[in-house]
Amino acid sequence: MGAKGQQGRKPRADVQRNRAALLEAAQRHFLRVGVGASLEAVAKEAGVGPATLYRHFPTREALLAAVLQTRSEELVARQEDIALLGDASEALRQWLRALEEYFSAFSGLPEPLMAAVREREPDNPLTLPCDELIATTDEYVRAAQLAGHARPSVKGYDLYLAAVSVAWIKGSGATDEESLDRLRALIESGYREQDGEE
Amino acid sequence: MGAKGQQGRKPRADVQRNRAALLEAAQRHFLRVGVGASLEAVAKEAGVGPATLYRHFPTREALLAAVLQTRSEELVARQEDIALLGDASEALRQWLRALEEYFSAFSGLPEPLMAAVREREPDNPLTLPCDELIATTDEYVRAAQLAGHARPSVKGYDLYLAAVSVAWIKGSGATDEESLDRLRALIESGYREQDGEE
DNA sequence: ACCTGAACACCGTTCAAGT
DNA sequence: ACCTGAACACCGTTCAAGT
Repeated sequence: MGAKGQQGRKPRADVQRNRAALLEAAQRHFLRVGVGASLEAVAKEAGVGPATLYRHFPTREALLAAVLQTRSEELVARQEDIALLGDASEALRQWLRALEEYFSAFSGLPEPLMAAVREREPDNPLTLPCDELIATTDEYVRAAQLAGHARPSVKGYDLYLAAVSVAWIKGSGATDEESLDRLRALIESGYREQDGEE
Repeated sequence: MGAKGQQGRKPRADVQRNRAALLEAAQRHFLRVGVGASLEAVAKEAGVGPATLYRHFPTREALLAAVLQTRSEELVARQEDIALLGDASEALRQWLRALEEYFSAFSGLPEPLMAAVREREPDNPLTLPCDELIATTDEYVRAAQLAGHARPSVKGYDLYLAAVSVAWIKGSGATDEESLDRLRALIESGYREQDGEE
Protein backbone atom coordinates (compact mmCIF):
# COMPACT_ATOMS: atom_id res chain seq x y z
CA MET A 1 0.00 0.00 0.00
CA GLY A 2 2.03 2.90 -1.27
CA ALA A 3 2.24 5.04 -4.36
CA LYS A 4 -0.52 4.21 -6.79
CA GLY A 5 1.01 4.12 -10.18
CA GLN A 6 2.48 7.48 -11.07
CA GLN A 7 5.96 6.08 -10.45
CA GLY A 8 6.22 5.87 -14.24
CA ARG A 9 8.85 8.37 -15.26
CA LYS A 10 7.18 10.95 -17.48
CA PRO A 11 3.62 12.16 -17.05
CA ARG A 12 1.74 12.40 -20.30
CA ALA A 13 1.57 15.79 -21.95
CA ASP A 14 -2.20 16.21 -21.68
CA VAL A 15 -2.05 15.26 -18.00
CA GLN A 16 0.35 18.08 -17.31
CA ARG A 17 -1.71 20.47 -19.37
CA ASN A 18 -4.91 19.52 -17.57
CA ARG A 19 -3.30 19.89 -14.18
CA ALA A 20 -1.95 23.32 -15.00
CA ALA A 21 -5.26 24.47 -16.45
CA LEU A 22 -7.10 23.23 -13.38
CA LEU A 23 -4.73 25.03 -11.03
CA GLU A 24 -5.07 28.29 -12.93
CA ALA A 25 -8.84 28.07 -13.12
CA ALA A 26 -9.04 27.16 -9.43
CA GLN A 27 -6.90 30.09 -8.42
CA ARG A 28 -9.03 32.47 -10.47
CA HIS A 29 -12.22 31.17 -8.89
CA PHE A 30 -10.81 31.09 -5.37
CA LEU A 31 -9.71 34.69 -5.82
CA ARG A 32 -13.07 35.78 -7.11
CA VAL A 33 -15.54 33.88 -4.92
CA GLY A 34 -13.47 32.32 -2.17
CA VAL A 35 -12.47 28.78 -1.32
CA GLY A 36 -16.06 27.56 -1.57
CA ALA A 37 -16.03 28.05 -5.32
CA SER A 38 -17.98 25.59 -7.44
CA LEU A 39 -15.70 22.78 -8.51
CA GLU A 40 -17.94 22.15 -11.48
CA ALA A 41 -17.30 25.71 -12.64
CA VAL A 42 -13.57 25.29 -12.12
CA ALA A 43 -13.54 22.15 -14.24
CA LYS A 44 -15.58 23.81 -16.94
CA GLU A 45 -13.27 26.81 -17.10
CA ALA A 46 -10.29 24.48 -17.27
CA GLY A 47 -11.96 22.76 -20.21
CA VAL A 48 -12.21 19.32 -18.59
CA GLY A 49 -15.00 17.19 -17.20
CA PRO A 50 -15.69 17.12 -13.46
CA ALA A 51 -14.32 13.62 -13.11
CA THR A 52 -10.95 14.76 -14.41
CA LEU A 53 -10.75 17.33 -11.65
CA TYR A 54 -11.50 14.63 -9.10
CA ARG A 55 -8.88 12.38 -10.55
CA HIS A 56 -6.22 15.05 -10.20
CA PHE A 57 -7.43 16.40 -6.87
CA PRO A 58 -9.58 13.91 -4.96
CA THR A 59 -10.78 16.48 -2.46
CA ARG A 60 -11.30 20.22 -2.36
CA GLU A 61 -8.48 20.40 0.19
CA ALA A 62 -6.10 18.72 -2.21
CA LEU A 63 -6.86 21.32 -4.87
CA LEU A 64 -6.54 24.10 -2.34
CA ALA A 65 -3.21 22.80 -1.06
CA ALA A 66 -1.85 22.65 -4.60
CA VAL A 67 -2.97 26.19 -5.35
CA LEU A 68 -1.44 27.41 -2.08
CA GLN A 69 1.93 25.88 -2.90
CA THR A 70 3.06 29.02 -4.71
CA ARG A 71 2.06 31.24 -1.83
CA SER A 72 3.89 29.02 0.62
CA GLU A 73 7.05 29.43 -1.38
CA GLU A 74 6.60 33.18 -1.27
CA LEU A 75 6.32 32.93 2.50
CA VAL A 76 9.58 31.04 2.71
CA ALA A 77 11.27 33.67 0.58
CA ARG A 78 9.94 36.37 2.83
CA GLN A 79 11.23 34.47 5.81
CA GLU A 80 14.77 34.95 4.54
CA ASP A 81 14.28 38.71 4.33
CA ILE A 82 13.00 38.69 7.86
CA ALA A 83 15.98 36.76 9.13
CA LEU A 84 18.24 39.57 7.96
CA LEU A 85 16.64 41.91 10.46
CA GLY A 86 18.56 40.74 13.49
CA ASP A 87 15.99 42.24 15.82
CA ALA A 88 13.97 39.32 17.21
CA SER A 89 11.06 41.50 18.22
CA GLU A 90 10.67 43.12 14.83
CA ALA A 91 11.21 39.77 13.13
CA LEU A 92 8.33 38.24 15.07
CA ARG A 93 6.10 41.14 14.24
CA GLN A 94 6.83 40.95 10.55
CA TRP A 95 6.43 37.19 10.48
CA LEU A 96 2.98 37.53 12.01
CA ARG A 97 2.01 40.03 9.35
CA ALA A 98 3.30 37.74 6.63
CA LEU A 99 1.29 34.87 8.11
CA GLU A 100 -1.81 37.00 8.18
CA GLU A 101 -1.41 37.91 4.53
CA TYR A 102 -0.93 34.30 3.62
CA PHE A 103 -4.16 33.37 5.39
CA SER A 104 -5.89 36.18 3.55
CA ALA A 105 -5.01 34.89 0.11
CA PHE A 106 -8.59 33.74 -0.53
CA SER A 107 -11.77 34.58 1.25
CA GLY A 108 -12.81 31.71 3.48
CA LEU A 109 -9.32 30.22 3.64
CA PRO A 110 -9.00 30.30 7.46
CA GLU A 111 -11.85 27.79 7.79
CA PRO A 112 -10.24 24.80 6.03
CA LEU A 113 -6.86 25.69 7.50
CA MET A 114 -8.23 25.41 11.01
CA ALA A 115 -10.04 22.20 10.13
CA ALA A 116 -6.77 20.75 8.89
CA VAL A 117 -5.17 21.04 12.32
CA ARG A 118 -8.21 19.64 14.07
CA GLU A 119 -7.45 16.05 14.81
CA ARG A 120 -4.26 14.93 13.13
CA GLU A 121 -5.89 13.79 9.94
CA PRO A 122 -2.92 12.55 7.95
CA ASP A 123 -5.00 12.38 4.80
CA ASN A 124 -5.67 16.12 4.83
CA PRO A 125 -3.08 17.72 2.53
CA LEU A 126 -3.36 21.03 4.36
CA THR A 127 -2.21 19.60 7.69
CA LEU A 128 1.47 19.41 6.81
CA PRO A 129 1.90 23.01 5.59
CA CYS A 130 -0.03 24.29 8.60
CA ASP A 131 2.12 22.36 11.02
CA GLU A 132 5.19 23.82 9.38
CA LEU A 133 3.86 27.34 9.77
CA ILE A 134 3.11 26.68 13.42
CA ALA A 135 6.62 25.35 13.99
CA THR A 136 8.16 28.36 12.29
CA THR A 137 6.05 30.71 14.37
CA ASP A 138 7.27 28.94 17.47
CA GLU A 139 10.87 29.55 16.46
CA TYR A 140 10.28 33.27 16.11
CA VAL A 141 8.53 33.34 19.47
CA ARG A 142 11.40 31.53 21.20
CA ALA A 143 13.92 33.92 19.71
CA ALA A 144 11.90 36.88 20.90
CA GLN A 145 11.59 35.35 24.34
CA LEU A 146 15.35 34.80 24.58
CA ALA A 147 15.83 38.47 23.73
CA GLY A 148 13.34 39.40 26.44
CA HIS A 149 10.77 40.77 24.02
CA ALA A 150 7.97 38.25 24.55
CA ARG A 151 6.34 36.88 27.67
CA PRO A 152 7.55 33.40 28.57
CA SER A 153 4.00 32.07 28.84
CA VAL A 154 3.23 32.69 25.17
CA LYS A 155 3.48 29.82 22.72
CA GLY A 156 3.91 29.96 18.97
CA TYR A 157 0.55 28.30 18.45
CA ASP A 158 -1.17 31.14 20.34
CA LEU A 159 0.16 33.74 17.94
CA TYR A 160 -0.57 31.49 14.99
CA LEU A 161 -4.18 31.40 16.15
CA ALA A 162 -4.17 35.16 16.63
CA ALA A 163 -2.92 35.65 13.07
CA VAL A 164 -5.57 33.32 11.65
CA SER A 165 -8.20 35.20 13.61
CA VAL A 166 -7.18 38.56 12.25
CA ALA A 167 -7.20 37.13 8.74
CA TRP A 168 -10.64 35.68 9.32
CA ILE A 169 -11.99 38.99 10.52
CA LYS A 170 -10.37 40.77 7.61
CA GLY A 171 -11.90 38.25 5.21
CA SER A 172 -15.34 38.58 6.72
CA GLY A 173 -15.14 42.13 5.47
CA ALA A 174 -16.94 43.71 8.37
CA THR A 175 -14.04 45.79 9.45
CA ASP A 176 -12.08 48.81 8.34
CA GLU A 177 -8.28 48.98 8.41
CA GLU A 178 -8.36 51.08 11.55
CA SER A 179 -10.12 48.44 13.60
CA LEU A 180 -7.79 45.79 12.27
CA ASP A 181 -4.80 47.88 13.27
CA ARG A 182 -6.16 48.31 16.77
CA LEU A 183 -6.75 44.58 16.99
CA ARG A 184 -3.20 43.88 15.89
CA ALA A 185 -1.92 46.38 18.44
CA LEU A 186 -3.97 44.69 21.14
CA ILE A 187 -2.48 41.31 20.29
CA GLU A 188 0.98 42.78 20.19
CA SER A 189 0.75 44.35 23.61
CA GLY A 190 -0.69 41.03 24.72
CA TYR A 191 2.42 39.00 23.95
CA ARG A 192 5.08 41.65 24.45
CA GLU A 193 7.15 41.72 27.59
CA GLN A 194 6.05 44.92 29.33
CA ASP A 195 9.56 46.02 30.27
CA GLY A 196 10.85 45.81 26.71
CA GLU A 197 12.48 48.95 25.32
CA GLU A 198 10.01 50.64 22.99
CA MET B 1 -43.39 49.79 1.74
CA GLY B 2 -44.72 49.12 5.25
CA ALA B 3 -46.20 46.36 7.38
CA LYS B 4 -47.51 43.66 5.11
CA GLY B 5 -50.74 42.48 6.62
CA GLN B 6 -50.13 40.93 10.01
CA GLN B 7 -51.67 43.95 11.66
CA GLY B 8 -54.78 41.80 12.10
CA ARG B 9 -55.12 41.19 15.82
CA LYS B 10 -54.86 37.45 16.41
CA PRO B 11 -52.62 35.13 14.39
CA ARG B 12 -54.34 31.93 13.41
CA ALA B 13 -53.73 28.91 15.62
CA ASP B 14 -51.96 26.82 12.99
CA VAL B 15 -49.68 29.74 12.12
CA GLN B 16 -48.50 29.92 15.70
CA ARG B 17 -48.06 26.17 15.83
CA ASN B 18 -46.06 26.13 12.62
CA ARG B 19 -43.84 28.93 13.75
CA ALA B 20 -43.11 27.23 17.05
CA ALA B 21 -42.44 23.89 15.37
CA LEU B 22 -40.08 25.56 12.88
CA LEU B 23 -38.14 27.30 15.63
CA GLU B 24 -37.75 24.11 17.62
CA ALA B 25 -36.69 22.09 14.61
CA ALA B 26 -34.28 24.82 13.54
CA GLN B 27 -32.67 24.97 16.95
CA ARG B 28 -32.23 21.21 17.00
CA HIS B 29 -30.59 21.21 13.58
CA PHE B 30 -28.42 24.24 14.28
CA LEU B 31 -27.23 22.55 17.46
CA ARG B 32 -26.45 19.32 15.68
CA VAL B 33 -24.94 20.44 12.38
CA GLY B 34 -24.38 24.18 12.75
CA VAL B 35 -25.97 27.23 11.17
CA GLY B 36 -25.54 25.81 7.68
CA ALA B 37 -28.18 23.16 8.35
CA SER B 38 -30.44 22.16 5.48
CA LEU B 39 -33.57 24.28 5.56
CA GLU B 40 -35.40 21.55 3.71
CA ALA B 41 -34.62 19.17 6.56
CA VAL B 42 -35.75 21.73 9.12
CA ALA B 43 -39.07 22.15 7.34
CA LYS B 44 -39.53 18.41 7.07
CA GLU B 45 -38.86 17.89 10.77
CA ALA B 46 -41.29 20.68 11.60
CA GLY B 47 -43.88 18.89 9.50
CA VAL B 48 -44.37 21.67 6.97
CA GLY B 49 -43.47 22.25 3.35
CA PRO B 50 -40.41 24.28 2.43
CA ALA B 51 -42.52 27.19 1.21
CA THR B 52 -44.07 27.54 4.65
CA LEU B 53 -40.65 27.96 6.19
CA TYR B 54 -39.87 30.69 3.65
CA ARG B 55 -43.15 32.42 4.37
CA HIS B 56 -42.34 32.60 8.08
CA PHE B 57 -38.64 33.31 7.68
CA PRO B 58 -37.75 34.76 4.29
CA THR B 59 -34.02 34.26 4.79
CA ARG B 60 -31.77 31.96 6.74
CA GLU B 61 -30.69 34.99 8.79
CA ALA B 62 -34.30 35.68 9.78
CA LEU B 63 -34.67 32.14 11.07
CA LEU B 64 -31.33 32.37 12.85
CA ALA B 65 -32.23 35.68 14.47
CA ALA B 66 -35.51 34.25 15.74
CA VAL B 67 -33.78 31.21 17.20
CA LEU B 68 -31.16 33.42 18.84
CA GLN B 69 -33.79 35.57 20.53
CA THR B 70 -33.89 33.25 23.56
CA ARG B 71 -30.13 33.32 23.93
CA SER B 72 -30.09 37.08 23.71
CA GLU B 73 -32.51 37.28 26.59
CA GLU B 74 -30.26 35.02 28.60
CA LEU B 75 -27.39 37.39 27.88
CA VAL B 76 -29.38 40.33 29.17
CA ALA B 77 -30.20 38.43 32.33
CA ARG B 78 -26.55 37.63 32.81
CA GLN B 79 -25.75 41.27 32.31
CA GLU B 80 -27.69 42.09 35.45
CA ASP B 81 -25.68 39.60 37.48
CA ILE B 82 -22.52 41.14 36.16
CA ALA B 83 -23.64 44.63 37.11
CA LEU B 84 -23.82 43.54 40.74
CA LEU B 85 -20.10 42.96 40.77
CA GLY B 86 -19.08 46.55 41.22
CA ASP B 87 -15.57 45.82 39.99
CA ALA B 88 -15.36 47.24 36.48
CA SER B 89 -12.38 45.11 35.51
CA GLU B 90 -13.99 41.84 36.56
CA ALA B 91 -17.27 42.93 34.99
CA LEU B 92 -15.61 43.47 31.63
CA ARG B 93 -13.88 40.13 31.85
CA GLN B 94 -17.09 38.29 32.63
CA TRP B 95 -19.00 40.12 29.93
CA LEU B 96 -16.44 39.06 27.36
CA ARG B 97 -16.80 35.46 28.45
CA ALA B 98 -20.58 35.72 28.24
CA LEU B 99 -20.28 37.17 24.74
CA GLU B 100 -17.98 34.36 23.71
CA GLU B 101 -20.45 31.75 24.94
CA TYR B 102 -23.26 33.46 23.07
CA PHE B 103 -21.25 33.37 19.85
CA SER B 104 -20.55 29.68 20.47
CA ALA B 105 -24.21 28.72 20.64
CA PHE B 106 -24.06 27.02 17.23
CA SER B 107 -21.13 25.98 15.14
CA GLY B 108 -20.59 28.45 12.31
CA LEU B 109 -22.47 31.24 14.05
CA PRO B 110 -19.61 33.79 13.99
CA GLU B 111 -19.71 33.89 10.18
CA PRO B 112 -23.24 35.30 9.68
CA LEU B 113 -22.81 37.53 12.70
CA MET B 114 -19.79 39.19 11.16
CA ALA B 115 -21.54 39.46 7.82
CA ALA B 116 -24.41 41.24 9.54
CA VAL B 117 -22.19 44.10 10.63
CA ARG B 118 -20.54 44.35 7.25
CA GLU B 119 -22.16 47.26 5.51
CA ARG B 120 -25.16 48.51 7.39
CA GLU B 121 -27.64 46.24 5.69
CA PRO B 122 -30.87 47.27 7.37
CA ASP B 123 -32.65 44.26 5.94
CA ASN B 124 -30.41 41.84 7.81
CA PRO B 125 -32.23 40.88 11.01
CA LEU B 126 -28.95 40.04 12.74
CA THR B 127 -27.56 43.55 12.42
CA LEU B 128 -29.64 45.06 15.21
CA PRO B 129 -28.79 42.52 17.93
CA CYS B 130 -25.11 42.68 16.97
CA ASP B 131 -25.04 46.45 17.17
CA GLU B 132 -26.59 46.22 20.63
CA LEU B 133 -23.93 43.80 21.78
CA ILE B 134 -21.22 46.08 20.45
CA ALA B 135 -22.72 49.06 22.25
CA THR B 136 -22.96 47.12 25.50
CA THR B 137 -19.35 46.02 25.18
CA ASP B 138 -18.36 49.61 24.71
CA GLU B 139 -20.07 50.56 27.95
CA TYR B 140 -18.13 47.94 29.89
CA VAL B 141 -14.91 49.10 28.30
CA ARG B 142 -15.56 52.73 29.18
CA ALA B 143 -16.31 51.82 32.78
CA ALA B 144 -13.09 49.83 33.00
CA GLN B 145 -11.17 52.72 31.48
CA LEU B 146 -12.60 55.18 34.00
CA ALA B 147 -11.46 52.85 36.76
CA GLY B 148 -8.01 52.72 35.19
CA HIS B 149 -8.21 49.06 34.31
CA ALA B 150 -8.17 49.29 30.53
CA ARG B 151 -5.93 51.16 28.12
CA PRO B 152 -7.53 54.32 26.75
CA SER B 153 -6.79 53.33 23.16
CA VAL B 154 -9.02 50.24 23.30
CA LYS B 155 -12.52 50.42 21.89
CA GLY B 156 -15.48 48.21 22.65
CA TYR B 157 -15.58 47.00 19.06
CA ASP B 158 -12.02 45.70 19.37
CA LEU B 159 -12.93 43.42 22.26
CA TYR B 160 -16.14 42.43 20.53
CA LEU B 161 -14.02 41.29 17.59
CA ALA B 162 -11.65 39.49 19.94
CA ALA B 163 -14.57 37.62 21.53
CA VAL B 164 -15.97 36.60 18.16
CA SER B 165 -12.53 35.40 17.16
CA VAL B 166 -12.15 33.19 20.19
CA ALA B 167 -15.60 31.77 19.59
CA TRP B 168 -14.73 31.12 15.97
CA ILE B 169 -11.57 29.28 16.93
CA LYS B 170 -13.42 27.31 19.57
CA GLY B 171 -16.08 26.40 17.02
CA SER B 172 -13.55 25.32 14.44
CA GLY B 173 -12.69 22.64 16.93
CA ALA B 174 -8.99 22.62 16.31
CA THR B 175 -8.04 23.71 19.75
CA ASP B 176 -7.96 22.36 23.29
CA GLU B 177 -9.14 24.36 26.29
CA GLU B 178 -5.56 25.13 27.30
CA SER B 179 -4.77 26.96 24.08
CA LEU B 180 -8.05 28.86 24.30
CA ASP B 181 -7.20 29.93 27.83
CA ARG B 182 -3.80 31.16 26.75
CA LEU B 183 -5.42 33.08 23.88
CA ARG B 184 -7.89 34.68 26.28
CA ALA B 185 -5.04 35.58 28.63
CA LEU B 186 -3.15 37.13 25.72
CA ILE B 187 -6.13 39.28 24.80
CA GLU B 188 -6.63 40.25 28.40
CA SER B 189 -3.09 41.42 28.91
CA GLY B 190 -3.52 43.21 25.61
CA TYR B 191 -6.28 45.51 26.79
CA ARG B 192 -5.41 45.78 30.46
CA GLU B 193 -3.69 48.84 31.82
CA GLN B 194 -0.25 47.63 32.83
CA ASP B 195 -0.20 49.53 36.12
CA GLY B 196 -3.50 48.07 37.29
CA GLU B 197 -3.48 46.32 40.65
CA GLU B 198 -3.53 42.56 40.04
C1' DA C 1 -3.71 5.38 -18.15
C1' DC C 2 -6.55 8.98 -18.65
C1' DC C 3 -10.68 11.34 -20.18
C1' DT C 4 -15.69 12.16 -21.06
C1' DG C 5 -20.35 13.11 -20.21
C1' DA C 6 -24.28 11.18 -18.32
C1' DA C 7 -26.34 10.06 -13.96
C1' DC C 8 -27.74 10.37 -9.12
C1' DA C 9 -28.53 12.72 -4.87
C1' DC C 10 -29.20 16.76 -2.27
C1' DC C 11 -30.52 21.34 -1.47
C1' DG C 12 -32.25 26.38 -1.99
C1' DT C 13 -35.96 28.79 -3.77
C1' DT C 14 -40.28 29.72 -6.19
C1' DC C 15 -44.86 29.02 -8.15
C1' DA C 16 -49.44 27.20 -9.29
C1' DA C 17 -52.94 25.11 -7.05
C1' DG C 18 -55.49 24.10 -3.07
C1' DT C 19 -58.35 25.11 1.61
C1' DA D 1 -54.58 34.27 4.54
C1' DC D 2 -52.02 30.43 4.72
C1' DC D 3 -50.47 25.94 3.23
C1' DT D 4 -48.90 22.22 0.01
C1' DG D 5 -46.09 19.71 -3.03
C1' DA D 6 -44.31 19.90 -7.47
C1' DA D 7 -40.87 22.18 -10.15
C1' DC D 8 -36.50 24.35 -11.50
C1' DA D 9 -31.69 25.30 -11.00
C1' DC D 10 -27.29 24.33 -9.20
C1' DC D 11 -23.75 21.60 -7.39
C1' DG D 12 -20.86 17.56 -5.47
C1' DT D 13 -19.64 13.11 -6.61
C1' DT D 14 -19.45 8.71 -9.07
C1' DC D 15 -19.71 5.40 -12.83
C1' DA D 16 -19.94 3.20 -17.38
C1' DA D 17 -18.08 3.89 -21.60
C1' DG D 18 -14.67 5.58 -24.58
C1' DT D 19 -9.56 6.46 -26.53
